[in-house]
Amino acid sequence: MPRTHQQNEEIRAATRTAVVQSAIRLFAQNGYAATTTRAIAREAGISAGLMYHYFDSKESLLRAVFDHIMAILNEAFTAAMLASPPNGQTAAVLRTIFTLLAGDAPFWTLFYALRSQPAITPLLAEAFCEVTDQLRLLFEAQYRQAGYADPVLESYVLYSLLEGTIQQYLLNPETYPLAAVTERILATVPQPVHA
Amino acid sequence: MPRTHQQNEEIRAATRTAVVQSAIRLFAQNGYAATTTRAIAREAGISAGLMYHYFDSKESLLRAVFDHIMAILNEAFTAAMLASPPNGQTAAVLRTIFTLLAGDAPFWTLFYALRSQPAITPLLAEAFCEVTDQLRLLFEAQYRQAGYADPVLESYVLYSLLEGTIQQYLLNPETYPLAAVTERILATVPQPVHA
Amino acid sequence: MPRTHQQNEEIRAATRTAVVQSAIRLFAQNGYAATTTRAIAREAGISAGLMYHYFDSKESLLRAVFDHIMAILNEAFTAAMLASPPNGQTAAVLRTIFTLLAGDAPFWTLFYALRSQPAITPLLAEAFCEVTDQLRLLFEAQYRQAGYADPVLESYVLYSLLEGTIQQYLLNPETYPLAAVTERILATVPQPVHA
Amino acid sequence: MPRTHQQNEEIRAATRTAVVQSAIRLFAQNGYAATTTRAIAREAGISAGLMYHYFDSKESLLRAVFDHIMAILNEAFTAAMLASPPNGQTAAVLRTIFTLLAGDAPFWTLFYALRSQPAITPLLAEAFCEVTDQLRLLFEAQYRQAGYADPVLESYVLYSLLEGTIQQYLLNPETYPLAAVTERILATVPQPVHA
DNA sequence: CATGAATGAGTATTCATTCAT
DNA sequence: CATGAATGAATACTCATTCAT
Repeated sequence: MPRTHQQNEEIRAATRTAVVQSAIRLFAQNGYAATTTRAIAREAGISAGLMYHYFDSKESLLRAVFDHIMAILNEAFTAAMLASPPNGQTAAVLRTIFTLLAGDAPFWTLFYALRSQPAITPLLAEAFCEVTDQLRLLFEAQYRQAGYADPVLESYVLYSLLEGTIQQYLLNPETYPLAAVTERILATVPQPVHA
Repeated sequence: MPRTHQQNEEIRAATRTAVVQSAIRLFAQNGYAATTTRAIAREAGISAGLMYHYFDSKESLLRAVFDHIMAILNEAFTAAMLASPPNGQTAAVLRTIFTLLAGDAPFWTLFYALRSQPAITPLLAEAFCEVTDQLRLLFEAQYRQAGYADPVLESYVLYSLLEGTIQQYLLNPETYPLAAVTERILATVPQPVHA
Repeated sequence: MPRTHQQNEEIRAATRTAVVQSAIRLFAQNGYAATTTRAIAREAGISAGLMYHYFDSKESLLRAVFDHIMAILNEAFTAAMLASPPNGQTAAVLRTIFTLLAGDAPFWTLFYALRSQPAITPLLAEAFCEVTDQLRLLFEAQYRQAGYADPVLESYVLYSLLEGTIQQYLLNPETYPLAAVTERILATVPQPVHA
Repeated sequence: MPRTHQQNEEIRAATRTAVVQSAIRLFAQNGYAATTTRAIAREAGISAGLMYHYFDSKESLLRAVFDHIMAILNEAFTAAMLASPPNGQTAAVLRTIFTLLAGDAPFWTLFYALRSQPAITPLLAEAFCEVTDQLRLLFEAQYRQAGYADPVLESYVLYSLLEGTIQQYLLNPETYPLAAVTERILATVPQPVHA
């Protein structure tokens, strides 16, 4: 008795996800170039050949990994923005990021590793910039709304603070005082206005 | 009649330097794993084989690159510290960094790329941490001297700010307002005491 | 539908054997160092890369070759010993060796080439000595049983005779009077006792 | 003040000898293919390039090594033959060989290693056979003179005995009872006739 | 959907040999 | 005579990818 179409779809989805997850872990750990497709397949529990039923190539898998990352980020940010009061979106997004950060270090390690090496796939570079810019523009808007003298500069500074903190944390997750730094940063941003 | 010892030393030093420079550029651009030894040799203007008169292996070349980076950093920092007034070392070091940064982007790109991937050579990880720690401890000491309530926290925050700014700049050297951000950051650190 | 496990095993066994056979021939002909892995692959009818699905390295292939040789020798000797009457084991083993010798010259050429160069793989040296010693001890035991005055010396002499004959034959298989020498040697050893 | 012609000749001869000696040692130890020209040069105390003032190529050095070996053998054999009484030449030559053997193991190791691998330089194979044949023919002549029934067969057997003994000794110079075996062998050959 | 044997181009590395000095 | 920097072809080995089953 052959599998039903739906069963197949479920298997496909599950396998795809497993492969993407393995790829994230290994790319983050060893870098894209140093990670073999066999290692990804092994970690995902499938054969070397099967990967090519799901992804056309190693690079195509990288794209899928990237899309997965973007989807997670977008989802989280959108949710955070919707749930936050006026002028509180900056704080909400920062909290969201720090929460994600503490929950999945490989994810963020990979995010930054990919971003810092545009040579891997030039196509990714643009998309990364977009996320970054979007975030900074949000900061800028809120600083402007809060009446800061130079909201552009403030947004750059806040963004630097955010990035630097993430990277520091990723280097030393055990010893870095993430919670304290988080509160310290949040204290400097425009505060939510409660009705 | 063979070359004199000194002639040989000069040739060796020049070639070694050329190779290290090429390696820095290419490692920064493509990553360590994706850079071929042939590409480095070509860029340095020598044959593939000659590299192995100067470096035992690709990894050994990476070590040399790393040592070169460390030497430059140490030299710059030492000079900056010596030339700065009491309580002005933080500002001096920050200025030094931002100056180096604007002068040699590939250098810093590589520095961060190497640091973010300890899997390449575990031996490097430790040395990187040392530099980082040293810098943060300097910040901490100066904040303490200046009477800040939580100098440790302040030092972490300043360090994050520094790192984040560097990375932002490296992503978009043309558009990033490095000068303005630099001044903005320097305004927040303990100020030099003039007699 | 993938191949069955058994089909795979058969393919693997056949390919492994082909590679080992090719390696024996080429190692014997050109020596270990002068034989390229590509040449072995070509002779075995497979691609250069496939060899590494079967053997971890060239040295590991050498080990496999060695094990193969040892297995053949052990099997032949055991069979010869079991089938021979009391005090006839020396004669039986010698006959076995001379028979194998005439049947597969590359095999023996390699055996001696490997043995004469312990630098290749020190691990092999020990195993070779064991075979040699075992054989000589058998001779010694039989000479003792047959009442010889100095069985140790006799065994050394017989063993020399054996080795020298093999080597002479291998140098000139066409002209060497192997049969006559064999009979001449057998005439000097302790004779089998028939009931 | 330039060197005189004679001084140059002396230097040349000394260097050539040093290189040949180093080559013998290293070829015997690691085999021809696995020995690098640099290693030979280093062992001989000269630079890599200088070797090519003395030998056209690695193979040409091998030829020189071979010629050196042959010269030593010829000299020793000729001396032994001249000094021996009628029908005592076999014994004299055997004694000479066993004496040389105990004195310079690498020399003989190389001799056999080279001979067992004609692929190295087909040109050598012939010359080796000549030595071998000459020796066996001497044995044959003496056995004939001494009235043996089948002097050809006897000569083959004696030659095997000789070769086997040498090889056994080279494998285990410390434990092999060379002296006893030598006497045992000498006892079986035609004896010198004293007037 | 799934396997893993097979391929071949590509990589780091070695080494005989040349040559400017 | 002597050096050692330099070359480039060759080698062991890896790996993304294909394909028969």
